[in-house]
Amino acid sequence: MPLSKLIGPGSPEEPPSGKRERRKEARPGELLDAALDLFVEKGFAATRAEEVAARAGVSKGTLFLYFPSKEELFKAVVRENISGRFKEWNEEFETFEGSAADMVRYCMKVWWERIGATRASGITKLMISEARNFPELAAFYQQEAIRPGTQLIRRILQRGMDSGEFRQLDLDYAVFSIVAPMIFLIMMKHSLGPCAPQDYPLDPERYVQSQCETLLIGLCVRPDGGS
Amino acid sequence: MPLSKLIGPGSPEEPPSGKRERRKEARPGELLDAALDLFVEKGFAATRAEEVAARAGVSKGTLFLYFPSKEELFKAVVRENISGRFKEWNEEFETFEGSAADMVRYCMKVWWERIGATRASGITKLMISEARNFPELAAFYQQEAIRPGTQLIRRILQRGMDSGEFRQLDLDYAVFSIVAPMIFLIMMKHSLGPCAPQDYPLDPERYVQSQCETLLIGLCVRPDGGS
Amino acid sequence: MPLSKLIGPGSPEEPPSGKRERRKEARPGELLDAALDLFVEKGFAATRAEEVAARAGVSKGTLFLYFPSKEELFKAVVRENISGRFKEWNEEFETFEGSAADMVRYCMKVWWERIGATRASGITKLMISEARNFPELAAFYQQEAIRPGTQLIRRILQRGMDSGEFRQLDLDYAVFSIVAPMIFLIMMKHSLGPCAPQDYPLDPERYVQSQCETLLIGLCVRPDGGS
Amino acid sequence: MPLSKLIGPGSPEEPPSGKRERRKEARPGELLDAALDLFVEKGFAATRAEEVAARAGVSKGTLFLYFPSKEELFKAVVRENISGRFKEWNEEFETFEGSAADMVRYCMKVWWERIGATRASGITKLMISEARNFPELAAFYQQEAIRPGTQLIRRILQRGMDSGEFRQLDLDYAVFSIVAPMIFLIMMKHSLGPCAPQDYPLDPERYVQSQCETLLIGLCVRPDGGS
DNA sequence: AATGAATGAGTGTTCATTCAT
DNA sequence: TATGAATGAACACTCATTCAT
Repeated sequence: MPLSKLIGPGSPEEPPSGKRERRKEARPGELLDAALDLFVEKGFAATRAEEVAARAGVSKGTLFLYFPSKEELFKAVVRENISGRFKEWNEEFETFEGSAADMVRYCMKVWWERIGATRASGITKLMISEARNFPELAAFYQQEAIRPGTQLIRRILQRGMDSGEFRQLDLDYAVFSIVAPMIFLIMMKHSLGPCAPQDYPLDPERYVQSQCETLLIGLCVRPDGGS
Repeated sequence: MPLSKLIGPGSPEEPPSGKRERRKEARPGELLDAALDLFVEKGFAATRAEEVAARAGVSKGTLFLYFPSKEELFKAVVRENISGRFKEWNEEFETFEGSAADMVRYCMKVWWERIGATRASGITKLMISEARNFPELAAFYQQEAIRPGTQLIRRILQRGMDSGEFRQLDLDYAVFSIVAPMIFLIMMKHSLGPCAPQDYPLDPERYVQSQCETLLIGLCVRPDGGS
Repeated sequence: MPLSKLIGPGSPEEPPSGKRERRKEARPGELLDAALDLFVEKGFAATRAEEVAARAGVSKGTLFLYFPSKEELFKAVVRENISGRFKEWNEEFETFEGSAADMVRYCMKVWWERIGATRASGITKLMISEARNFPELAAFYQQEAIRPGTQLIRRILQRGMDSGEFRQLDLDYAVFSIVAPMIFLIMMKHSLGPCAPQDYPLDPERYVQSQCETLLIGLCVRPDGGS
Repeated sequence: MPLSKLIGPGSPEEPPSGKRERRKEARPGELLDAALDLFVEKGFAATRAEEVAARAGVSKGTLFLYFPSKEELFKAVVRENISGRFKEWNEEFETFEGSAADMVRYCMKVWWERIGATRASGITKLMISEARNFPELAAFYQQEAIRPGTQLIRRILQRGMDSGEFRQLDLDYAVFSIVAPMIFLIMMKHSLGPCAPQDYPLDPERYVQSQCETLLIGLCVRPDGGS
């Protein structure tokens, strides 16, 4: 099965009472949603404010009612979609019961499910594409998303090394063994993938699993020995 | 080492007599150079034609003397920098003497040296960032650069499997074990890297080597056995 | 007089409430008016879009809010001012009571009053000057304005021949006996006339009458009978 | 026959010896020729200097070697093609033997042959189309071409009135009975004619003759009497 | 004299942003 | 609050004109 939309077009959970009120309260979110899609698809510069507004179902003027400028809209899109879930995730891993290898498996699987397969993955594409145009934002992203993620992975690897599961690794480089395949998958999903569908009929789950297994063999002291 | 400098900053054979003439012949190249840098740095839309001209040391009008439009300039930049060197590389690998593992090591090392470390890596960043805005060009890139590269890697892996060095792999997915870390490195070099230098003090050579070794352990039947 | 003011500077029925709104509805018309004047005066290529906007009292951007390009503005100007009034005119002539000579007199007089003396005459000047640059538009003009006009005149002449008033004429050429002096008058009004006022102190009414009378003598079997 | 083809598509009389030299001397003329064609076809503003040069077979730079600016080129084109031949023509008519009606016939026939049918007619089209953009030039044209022409026609008509051939005419208006059909023919030839060939399959000679005869009936005291 | 590469002011067009309604 | 008409700065692209060769 080829890879496809595991995502859904936005979850309108819990609509408030009145119609107007709901829309009013939902406006910023709808705009951010629309903006995320368009920024990911066309980049910041090539996305027109009017198009964002249109896709959100409001007028151009309304957009500027909620965001003082296109640039602020962009920043809001990024900030909104980084949402520090790392505390939560950290706890998840603190209480994780299982081997370090399972943690790596779980980490990559969850990364795909919660980030890669969702609209949130657009942020990764966006930041990597636009980093040079938004250095402050890139720094913010680095600090809020990448650093915590890196720390999480380092802890996992450290744990594996401590427990004797993994061989001695240079963590500064080893983290990228997990990061690179995930980032690559996400970038492809949003750039060349849609342009050359025949060349990327990848099943993301199988991709993740495949990368994961090869990686684990590479990390473990005795890949198939142990037990 | 049978291989040598295939690249080089353009062969300046026979510079024409007059000052004007020499400059004239160099113009397209200078413009493409300047354009590559700027497109990589700021993206297509955010790069101003005049800036490209200025960086090439000419006026705005001169740019349009050589390229009929900004879009054609972009396409020329991409085309110019893809230049199928794959035939050459394929031959290099056909005559390669050594294990499949050495081929993988050599492949990634050379990828970094000839692409990653050079301005050519900008094209990769560019295409991944702008693919959605230039679908035809992305298709061209896919066909001229990615497909040959993928084939080359598939052959290497197949050879390793045939020789019993590597375990049985699903090639459709295994190629990305080599591709992903290289693409990741290149993307970082051109996007987040320059924005958060303190977070990426990576030594590319060590990165490549690290990824390579972990990967090879993951690929080989007996990671620490043969060879 | 069965005929009355068929022309008029547009019916301003029901001006909308707000200032903005009223202006908005009037914009296209104001722009077309300004554009007609300038195109007639300077030609298409030499007329700057900004000048058209300025004359209409709006900014350059507003012009492109209503017309997607300068060329479309030009086409709109022409189309707007051709407005097939020929059905109406044909009816007028069907029910005309009087001699064929009177019809010719009436025809030329009315031509001047309704076209020549009004801004509509600018379109004639414009089309003749710019035909080569707008072949499709010229064809449209030919079909919508010239062909019907020619047909009308042919019918008049035919009627005169049928009634024995006019001598036997080759209609293909005779129509120009009426057309040429009118077109000439209109061209002069818009080109050399304003440049050499001392040479064209012509009273258009007297011009039309003079041409008309000489022409009628030339057309009639026996202009005024014996003597 | 004292008069003969005085005009011709450029008189290359006395080509100098060497090829280069001839071309050198011919350059301005070739440029004026090319410019006339293009100005007539596209108007002043829409004609590009480079195109003129290309049609004349020289480079853009050479054009500005002979004419300091595009505007001066235009003026030169007009001046060159007006060439006061009126003194000559006046003499022709002074010594003309025949009736005033014959003079009118001869005048219109010759007008067509020497102006209308030749490239010189382009100047008429040009001046009428561009008069508003070149008021000084229009004044010059008025003085050098139109006024003498008008005078010539006035004299012819006056002679007819003096001899009793023509009825008493208001000369200020009567001249246009001759001028209008000729100008009309020339304008059509250069504007709508080429755009709607199916609507103008006119035989110019028959047109002139037709207009001429109708006109003469209108002018003469006894249209169907004499002759 | 002739060339054509180079220039840069000028123009059409876009689009983020404002503001009267 | 929401609208969308209006704005004008910005940019791609053109082309008359210059000038080194």
